[in-house]
Amino acid sequence: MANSDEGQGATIYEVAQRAGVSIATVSRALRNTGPVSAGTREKVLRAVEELSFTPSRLGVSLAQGRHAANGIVFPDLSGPYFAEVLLGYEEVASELGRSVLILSTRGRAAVQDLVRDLVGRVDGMVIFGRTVEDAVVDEIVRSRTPLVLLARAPVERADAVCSENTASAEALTAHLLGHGYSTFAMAGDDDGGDVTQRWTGVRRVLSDHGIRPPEPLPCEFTVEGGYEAGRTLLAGKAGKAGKAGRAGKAGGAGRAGGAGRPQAVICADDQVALGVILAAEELGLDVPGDVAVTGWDDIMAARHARPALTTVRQPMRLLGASAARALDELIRGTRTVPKSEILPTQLIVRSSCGPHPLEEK
Amino acid sequence: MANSDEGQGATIYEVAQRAGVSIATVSRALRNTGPVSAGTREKVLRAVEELSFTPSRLGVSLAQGRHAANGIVFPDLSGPYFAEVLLGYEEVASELGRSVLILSTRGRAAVQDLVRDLVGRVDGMVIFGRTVEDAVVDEIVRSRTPLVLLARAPVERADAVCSENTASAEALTAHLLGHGYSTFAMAGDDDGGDVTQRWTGVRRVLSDHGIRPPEPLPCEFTVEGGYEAGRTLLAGKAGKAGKAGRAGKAGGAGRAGGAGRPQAVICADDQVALGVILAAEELGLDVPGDVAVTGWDDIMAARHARPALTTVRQPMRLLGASAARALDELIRGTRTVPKSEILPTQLIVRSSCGPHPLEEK
DNA sequence: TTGTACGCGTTATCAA
DNA sequence: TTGATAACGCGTACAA
Repeated sequence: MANSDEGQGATIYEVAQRAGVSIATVSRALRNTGPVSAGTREKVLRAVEELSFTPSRLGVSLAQGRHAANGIVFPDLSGPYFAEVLLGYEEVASELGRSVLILSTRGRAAVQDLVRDLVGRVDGMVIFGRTVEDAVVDEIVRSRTPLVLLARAPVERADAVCSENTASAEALTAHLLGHGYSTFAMAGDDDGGDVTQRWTGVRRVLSDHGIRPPEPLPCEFTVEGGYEAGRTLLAGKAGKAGKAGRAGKAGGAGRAGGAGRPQAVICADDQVALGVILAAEELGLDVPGDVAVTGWDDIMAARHARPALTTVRQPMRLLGASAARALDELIRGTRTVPKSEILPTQLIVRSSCGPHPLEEK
Repeated sequence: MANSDEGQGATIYEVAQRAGVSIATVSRALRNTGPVSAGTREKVLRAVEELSFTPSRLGVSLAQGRHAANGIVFPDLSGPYFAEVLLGYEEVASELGRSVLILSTRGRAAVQDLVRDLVGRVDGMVIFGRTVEDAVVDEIVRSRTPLVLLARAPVERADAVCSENTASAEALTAHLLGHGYSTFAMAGDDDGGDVTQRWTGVRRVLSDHGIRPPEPLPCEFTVEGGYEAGRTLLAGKAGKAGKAGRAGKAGGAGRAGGAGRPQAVICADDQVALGVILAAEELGLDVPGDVAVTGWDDIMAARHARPALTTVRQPMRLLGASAARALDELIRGTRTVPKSEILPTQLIVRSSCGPHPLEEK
């Protein structure tokens, strides 16, 4: 009866009493932080066992002045991208002995307060993309909380981890030009982060080839969002809004594919691309025969889609893992100068961008 | 200069000193937990502002004896299912003023220790499916840590939340029988949880109609896993292993679709079903013309797949949200008797199971 | 209305 | 080798 009550809240004092020693000795015996005679250790361990004592995390943290926990704030988990990054992060953090606290900002009103609370619970933070305002980032930096920015423009005194965007966007665009396409659309609005960098690369290459870059069509970064965008971009008419209309008129060789329909749709990510392909099929268009489509990320569905998606592979797991490692260095003080890490990406050419002799390994 | 050093570690003592009051008054002023004169409050708030004081979470938690945090342990985040549940959980937990600590068990060796550590950091736990052994669950229950089992068989003195499986599996199977199919395959091994319940329903209905239920073909619950399973199940020959061979021979009217190829493949979840469809296409089989395929969960891709997937909709967000609410009741002591909640599911008939006059709303 | 003092559960310092 | 005791930062009876 008493037995079933044990095992929940034994303190170090009870252990000490039961073992007939002081709490200092118990602590030393458990943490190997000082000399303890064999016999005493034996007694202590027995008492620990009998009481099934586990040191209170709060007590340990308070005394050590550390949480042994990291936080991460991300926008959403819909789609494989954030989930993969989160998994990579949690895995490494766990290896390094740190728990992970999460905060999703999707549809949250008082993000600032939630982030502040989170900061108070951890030894270091990862902030994903543009989930919080610059002011909050500044606040965290000033609080001397180790901070890693993930896929977000670097700031002073914080680490940054992201994957390469602009150069691979240029390579992607050049590849499409190599297919002979001359009219383009971009699906997915600037986000001030990764996507903006991608569009920068696309725009640069198009401009260099005398093609006026189109305005990106805003859409949610989901399959459904891509589907909506696809319906708009690929409809028989030249889009519905003024913006699309003008783009069709002002763009490069705009008449090649019919009334303003682009020959290639460059999508902000794979999910959007999958949505665009669905829309194309529904409109009776062949991909890539009537319109080429490209994605970004190389999620698993990209390989299995029909047609298989030409995309840019992003090391999602590694992004999370790298952030966890960088944060660990910052927390332990192994490194004091901030670093900015850019992970390499890889152009993956499959069939959604058109016929070609190359084969994916 | 001194200014930039402030803002990180001010304690309640410094605030009290600056405001010329005692720490008790500071605490009262901040927490509205006792009478404080207007003037005094003013002084305190100013001092708080100047020092940008934030009460230490550790101090608060230690004094209050609560973490204001929940834990959740799940197997993986690949695929939308777990991610959606996690989002629903985090959202509600956050609304209820609790942080969320996560632990993924995928590929982890010392799960037990990680779970124990987690338990020490939270006021309550959610355990997803069969991520941890029964012994660990027992340990948590005995430690009097409020516990909610998610999609796992209930145990004494812990809550359980899951979605209805068996009845909807029966409905799904009956629907397939209505299409006239008589040879079946099941993709995805028993997991001792949800899937086992689904197979129970399938088996019951098949047996009731004089059809010997097939052995489920084990596979990973991913698109790739489903693809592998599909290649095995739909190959021209009657599978490769003895098991499949026997099933083809012993099953119902096994010759209808060729050398043992089933007329319908019932998949453990949507991802598996998508993989099976890919395999079918690659083998030149038409879905549902040559073989019907069904999934489970109704992830977003199920609606967008071609053919659109007949499946059973599971309220993923709600699963997480309900677990968070149940856990909250347990933690606050609002409810002391355990409850077992079964969320309703819904058969979603689309085109992957064959032609029919019904239309999805 | 305010202040004193204790408790929360550790770790770690310093004497013994 | 061991023990008494001071932090750690806060909440809150209880006394004033």
